[in-house]
Amino acid sequence: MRDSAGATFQAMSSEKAGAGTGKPPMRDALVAAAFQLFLERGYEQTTVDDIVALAGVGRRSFFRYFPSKEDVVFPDHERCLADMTAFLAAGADDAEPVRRVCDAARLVLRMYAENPTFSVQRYRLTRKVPGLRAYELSVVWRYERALAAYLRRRFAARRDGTLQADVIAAAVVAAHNNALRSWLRSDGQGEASAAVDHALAYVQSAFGEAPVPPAGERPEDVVVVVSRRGAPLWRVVQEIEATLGRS
Amino acid sequence: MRDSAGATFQAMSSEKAGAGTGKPPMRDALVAAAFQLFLERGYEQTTVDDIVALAGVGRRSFFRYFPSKEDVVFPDHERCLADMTAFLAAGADDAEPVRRVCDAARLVLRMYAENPTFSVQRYRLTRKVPGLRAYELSVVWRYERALAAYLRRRFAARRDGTLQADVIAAAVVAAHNNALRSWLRSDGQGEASAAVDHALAYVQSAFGEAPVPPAGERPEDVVVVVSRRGAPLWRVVQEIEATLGRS
DNA sequence: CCGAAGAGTGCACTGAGTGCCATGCGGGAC
DNA sequence: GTCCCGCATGGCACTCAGTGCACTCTTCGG
Repeated sequence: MRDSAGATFQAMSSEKAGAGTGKPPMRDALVAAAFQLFLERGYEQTTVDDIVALAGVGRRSFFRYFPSKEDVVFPDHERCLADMTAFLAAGADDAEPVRRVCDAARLVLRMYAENPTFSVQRYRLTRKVPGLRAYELSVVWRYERALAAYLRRRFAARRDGTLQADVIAAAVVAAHNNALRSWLRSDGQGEASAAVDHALAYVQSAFGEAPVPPAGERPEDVVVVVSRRGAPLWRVVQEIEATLGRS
Repeated sequence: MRDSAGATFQAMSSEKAGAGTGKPPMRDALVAAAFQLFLERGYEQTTVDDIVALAGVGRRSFFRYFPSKEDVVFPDHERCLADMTAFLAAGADDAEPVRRVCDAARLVLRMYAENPTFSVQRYRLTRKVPGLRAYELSVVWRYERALAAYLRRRFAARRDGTLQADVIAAAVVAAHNNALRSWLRSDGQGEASAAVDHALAYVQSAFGEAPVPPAGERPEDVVVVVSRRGAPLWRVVQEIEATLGRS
């Protein structure tokens, strides 16, 4: 780490500096150096040699910490994915699986919201650089597969369980990303969680077992259940019962 | 093109061999050579030099036809994406946008179904090779963005138009891929379109404007259950509007 | 016959990523 | 203390994808 860029990323490491296992000062130094260069000359105009030269470490060490040049742009997703997996495993018999995956998605939002300036900078980078966009897709894909795997387990007994699991996981990810990106586009202004809540409520209303517990404080007076044409009667009854809070 | 592998890919070019513009024998030769080598030694164990040596052309020519080594694995997606874009543009004022994007997704299925053996071989490749999986994600992402862009235009007047567009596009792609992959996993046995129809029907039933004109007889009635616990009428109407996704 | 355009080729170069080995450093065993 | 072991790092050489450039050869129009 050299100078100015360091301040931006202060809270990015998994541990608070100096506490816990206190693993890698070097890893953070590489991320800081990389972002400094990416922001001033662009991603593709920056070589790995440039980064390690600025960080003052050997080239070989870069690839020790990051399997590829792209990985340095997403230094915390590996941990977040582990968190999500653990969160889902902890809810293996949650009563409302769809709500559970929505909450899991909120973990990702929380990670972004922890470092708004860093997240916004990274967002601008990934928007411009096709290679990073592709890499981000593979990251998002792993989140989606984690959600889908959880839902597949929960829906194992349903008729089209895997289909529903895949579709709902994709919808949750899409809703989350829609809200996240609009928050990022606004430079991290405002409350990100509100937009995500709204987006996820839409998904829950489309698939949800508990259609829409609307605000958060007290149950609204009005409850509307819209059942699609052609839905089997038992499903409609189930919706009504769930909505009214009966067993 | 050298020998045995050619037969597998006979119908893959855009034109029927010899008719139409009859553009590129070389392009097809490269694809055939590449797949022959990929299948016998694996993707990563095959260098571009190996491919061009087998095809009997210069190395530089490979990169004239395919911007990257990965592109040779998906030689027809560019055309299919163009077809989809055109199909959506032609339905700019279709009465049922969700049905339209479902039909657009079926175009992709049709492309896969045109060459079952090729599709199955490619599927096995992309499953094993992480790099190809990542590349496929970026391809799928472009389809999804095309669908979402269409829906965004159609939903411009709705309140959460872009959110709904993104979520529905993601759901359609997920449903399509779920059915497609299960078909590919079964070595292309059976009728792919039936599984996709079923998967897309699920999405339409969750989001659909004309949810599911079920068997063939007459459309079911919409069931709307309103439970009001002392709410003013205007509030009920508001909820109904919101639930139905009207502006 | 000539000149322009385009398809194909060869060559040299950059830069990402890997394997291998040397070096330096701490800590524990003797 | 010394020796040894493990570990983090650095250096080097190599492979291979991808690019820019210049050259050839063919084709086609005048």
